[in-house]
Amino acid sequence: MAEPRRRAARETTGATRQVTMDDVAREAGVSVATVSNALLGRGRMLDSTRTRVLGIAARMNYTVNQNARNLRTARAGAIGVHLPENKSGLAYYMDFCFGVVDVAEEHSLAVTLIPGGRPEVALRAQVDGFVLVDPPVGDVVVEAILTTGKAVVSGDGTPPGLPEPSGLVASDHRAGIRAVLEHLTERGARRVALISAGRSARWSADVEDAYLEWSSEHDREPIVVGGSRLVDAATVESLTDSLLDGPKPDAIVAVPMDAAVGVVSVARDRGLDVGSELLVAGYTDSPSLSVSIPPITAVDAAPREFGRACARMLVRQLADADRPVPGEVESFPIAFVERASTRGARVE
Amino acid sequence: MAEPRRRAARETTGATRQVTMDDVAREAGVSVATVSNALLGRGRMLDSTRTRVLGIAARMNYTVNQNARNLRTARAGAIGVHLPENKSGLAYYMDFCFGVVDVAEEHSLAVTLIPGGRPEVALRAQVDGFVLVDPPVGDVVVEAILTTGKAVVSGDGTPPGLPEPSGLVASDHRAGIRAVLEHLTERGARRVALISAGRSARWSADVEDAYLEWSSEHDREPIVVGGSRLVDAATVESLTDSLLDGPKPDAIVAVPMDAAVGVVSVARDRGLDVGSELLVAGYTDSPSLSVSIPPITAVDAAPREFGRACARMLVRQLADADRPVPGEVESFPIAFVERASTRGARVE
DNA sequence: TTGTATGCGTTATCAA
DNA sequence: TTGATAACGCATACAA
Repeated sequence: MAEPRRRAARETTGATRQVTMDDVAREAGVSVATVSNALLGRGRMLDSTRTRVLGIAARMNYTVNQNARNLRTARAGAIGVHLPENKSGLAYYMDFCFGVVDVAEEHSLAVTLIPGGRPEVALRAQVDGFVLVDPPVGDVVVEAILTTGKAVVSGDGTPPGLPEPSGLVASDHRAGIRAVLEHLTERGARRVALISAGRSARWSADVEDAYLEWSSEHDREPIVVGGSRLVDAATVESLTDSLLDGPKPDAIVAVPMDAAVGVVSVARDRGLDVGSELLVAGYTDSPSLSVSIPPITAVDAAPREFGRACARMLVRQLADADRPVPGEVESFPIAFVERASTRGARVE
Repeated sequence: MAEPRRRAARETTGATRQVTMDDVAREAGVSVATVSNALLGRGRMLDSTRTRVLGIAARMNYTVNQNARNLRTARAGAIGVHLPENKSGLAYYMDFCFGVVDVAEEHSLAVTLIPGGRPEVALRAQVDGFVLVDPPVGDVVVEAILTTGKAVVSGDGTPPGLPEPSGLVASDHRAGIRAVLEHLTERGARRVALISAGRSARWSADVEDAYLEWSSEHDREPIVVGGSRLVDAATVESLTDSLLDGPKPDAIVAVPMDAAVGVVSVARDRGLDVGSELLVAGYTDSPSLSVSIPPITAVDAAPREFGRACARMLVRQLADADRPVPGEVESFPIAFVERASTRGARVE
């Protein structure tokens, strides 16, 4: 009764109706339950039945209706990703995001971008869990996300004073900056200055701390200027000037995104040969560092792989149902891209 | 019978059950149908009933279960966004993406990122329509998307030889480059060279064409070098050298993303004062242009607003059901950011 | 080993 | 003006 009516209704629209389990079941001469079980690899059934059903489903171009499946299994079928508003880091975060998409896709999960500014959007988002990256102090959306009670995996530490995330994937920024410092030393640098990105994000605080530790370990006088994650040209210029006007460092590590580009400009302007007279390294790699002249050495935070790692942890937690999640922590290694700006060949 | 069982099952898990229409209906003493109608603003009912139901729903923190709604209304409840793989444009595309998210959110639509490389993912994506941006020639995923038969709005033109998208929002790049050229002329430039991004994307071909037109209109000899959207430092360097070694231009417009940074480096290296002796402009704005020294003038393509415009058109098309969509076209204006690299004060 | 039947939360079609 | 009730496509407990 209902059958012909439905058919008729569909026929009128031009859209080709999606193939459903019913269709597959009818074609295969089995019940929907069997189709479902075959597809999910559940239940016991003749191997011949299973392969036959699978074959027919594939041939008919069947795809599961995620909305129906999610409704039935009481899941949202999506994970939310929240990125910092920080304009100058967008390329990095975009890559991160696609890393999340990579593994979400493998698990038939959609990725929903959670915009900044309106916490209520995050609270109502129909997602099974969240992935954060570089959650900034004072971000209201981050706070909302952490109070939902849903699973949250954070790429790098969350601000203090908020509920802990259920998972943490921490880039080893301390190791990253140390690698840069070792490299510079090896290339002849004796006085390495740091243009810091401040302490407002966990990672940049870590970088600063590790720099200070390293300096004292190696009996070097630390030289730190700056302290903001976002810098404009004028700021970079004056910071660099202040460094080069004082007792001149022979290497500068510029942590704020793309700041190293400005440092190089100023140095060259002063007639310094960047790469030999003055070594310059950025921290987080970005396309403009490789396009600068000379190309600038930087740490490669491997954002896409980082996103993958975060998403993998979240997916694992979601699968592990309501097992008491114990603030899982995982460390993520970061690599190093050597370019001409630290080629060295410096002689004292 | 089923009722107590469900309750019991839920109680055992710690998760607080989502409030459903049933709950609201029970609380309000009406039927689910009435709740649904009240929420959707449909059907005729006493205003008093409607406001009462709405109030109760709000108080109970009711949110519609999108999966159930989508299942019932036979929609996917999401729109897919596909971005070019082009690494160096990521910041721009990210912004674009958030523009799409902005308007999707207003319409309770999720945004699904469609990764590159695997067309089958695009074909099976459960989305009601797609938004593309700068679709590159030869992108297999773009091709797949355009052949799904679903609504597709493209931000800037799609490659020839493929099905036309149902909608097109076109940035007026011809006007953009002309604005740059007028500006440079006004600041004293007489010989303006172009480092082109080639013809592989519609927009960059438009830019090149408009430059040539403008040159002939103003009786200027066109000077065009380059032709690739992605450039590394060495390429930029050699292109700039070739320009500055010949009959010297007094202004250079560098179209590939961030290439202007390299141009400035080379010019300064040669002792040229960028901003007076040589004017330099980028095309698409990016953070590294504003951080360069001197900061570089560029066209501001307003990516977020651009994304909004595309998404708005798509949402409109989706609402207009199966009305014959007539390859809608809309023009999108682009703005202009003047910075020190073209300050001028040049005297012949 | 397979099929039947039920419900997930909504919307839509009736009837009241 | 409102209320029962039947789908939507799928997963699953239970019967066969």
